[in-house]
Amino acid sequence: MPARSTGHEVLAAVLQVREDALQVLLWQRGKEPDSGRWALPGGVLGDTEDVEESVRRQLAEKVDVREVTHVEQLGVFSAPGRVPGIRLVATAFLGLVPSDVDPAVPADTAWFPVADLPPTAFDHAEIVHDARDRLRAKLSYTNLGFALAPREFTISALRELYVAALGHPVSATNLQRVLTRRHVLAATGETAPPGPAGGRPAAVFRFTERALRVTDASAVLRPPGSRDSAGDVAVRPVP
Amino acid sequence: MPARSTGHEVLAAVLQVREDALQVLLWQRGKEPDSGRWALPGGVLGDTEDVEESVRRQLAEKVDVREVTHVEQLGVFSAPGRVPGIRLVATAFLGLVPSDVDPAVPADTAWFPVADLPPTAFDHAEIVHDARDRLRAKLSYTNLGFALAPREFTISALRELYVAALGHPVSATNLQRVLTRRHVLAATGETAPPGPAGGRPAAVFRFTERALRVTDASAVLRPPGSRDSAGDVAVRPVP
DNA sequence: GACGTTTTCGCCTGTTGGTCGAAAACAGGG
DNA sequence: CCCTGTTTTCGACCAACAGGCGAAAACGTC
Repeated sequence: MPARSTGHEVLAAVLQVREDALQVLLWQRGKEPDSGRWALPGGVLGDTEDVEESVRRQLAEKVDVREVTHVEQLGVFSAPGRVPGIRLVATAFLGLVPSDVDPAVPADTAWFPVADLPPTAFDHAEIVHDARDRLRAKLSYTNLGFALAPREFTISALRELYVAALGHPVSATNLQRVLTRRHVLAATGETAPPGPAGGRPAAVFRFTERALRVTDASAVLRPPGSRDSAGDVAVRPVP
Repeated sequence: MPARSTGHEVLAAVLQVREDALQVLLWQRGKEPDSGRWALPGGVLGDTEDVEESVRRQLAEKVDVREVTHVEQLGVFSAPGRVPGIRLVATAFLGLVPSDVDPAVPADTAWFPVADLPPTAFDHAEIVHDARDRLRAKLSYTNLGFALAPREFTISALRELYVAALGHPVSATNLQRVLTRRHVLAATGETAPPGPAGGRPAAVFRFTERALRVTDASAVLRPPGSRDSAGDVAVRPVP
């Protein structure tokens, strides 16, 4: 059963927390099919690039988002009728943008809350929801939060990011303790000025170097003797 | 940059624990390129199927493995030169076979330990190692073990499966307690006869119904009040 | 200086996973 | 028939961890 002309495209669900909501970058199609509907950025895979290079190129071309801090493969979408007329297989990606940047985007491009999408083209709504689910799963058992956060931040700001991305309340106490025990958070020593109503100045934190590598560190059934393998971080004894 | 004739194939890394070692199913290529080298089963994506259907079809055609209990997407391999001569994008899958079956395979097909592969074709060795890593990661934070185990088994037999798959020692005590606390393991009430050297008869266990769905249940930073959400399992009070 | 606000820190609790050792249940040999 | 060796099972203990709560700290405003 030989396939005749199976095209391949790459698509990116770029997520960012904006205005306390998880949002996705979409552009409005101007041509048929699905003209007027909103689609994920992407395009056809080139001859001299792999899918990862391709999605980075397409993002840099079609929309101006060089601030994407994390890109990972979501999966392949290949239902025969997913795009009418032609056979087109898509490799979908999840992209993350820190909350403190506001990339310049073309006129036909806009951000939409993941929970309230406009009419979408093809199977792109399904891809967006897969991206959201992947993000939520990985936020809890990896250090992926760094890709959504600015370089420096307060605990309460980070908490709001997690709340928006996860969709459920998060305790600031636990968040700080969990992340510091994993040695992925470090205080910079500086403090942020309090808000208009006063209050104690918040300590400013930063993700540590080793946190920038996404590590699946919360594995259960570890090899014996690997407890608290903090890696390069020295555990200082209490004086 | 339009692509000219990007072909698409699916490949399956089918893993099984045999003779206390994690092994993978490979077949020996008879034609160039890479004639004589060992390759993953798979083939070209058909016009009327998606990649998941395709990999199941190819497995049923090329090798007789209908006993595959779990199939999941690994990722896309798309380096421009991964197959010499043509542009071929591959969607790789991870397949798992329980340890108690021995599928009939064609003459050119054989099992090899993942840790000691023969000369492999193209980038297939990389795919096999990705499959092994995925399995190891998921074994610890999901209930994926059921896909490697027979329908009924003793704890020590299950322990040997985990040791072979994970590559490091596993405590039988912990394994039983961890899995029973997750309500994925249940005793059948029967016992297996002891070995030639005697010993206490081992209790026979079975995976529960809800364990057959792979659930990412070990998430940290859970929503509040979701502790011990055992789902459909009733927690009986101690009398 | 009193009050409200926000952040931070310490304490307590329940759960989990790792380790160890004793007890249970069997086969075989003296 | 008891004793020993073997294998499994179970309970106890410990360390680590996440969740929850409330007090204390550090600010602004009135």
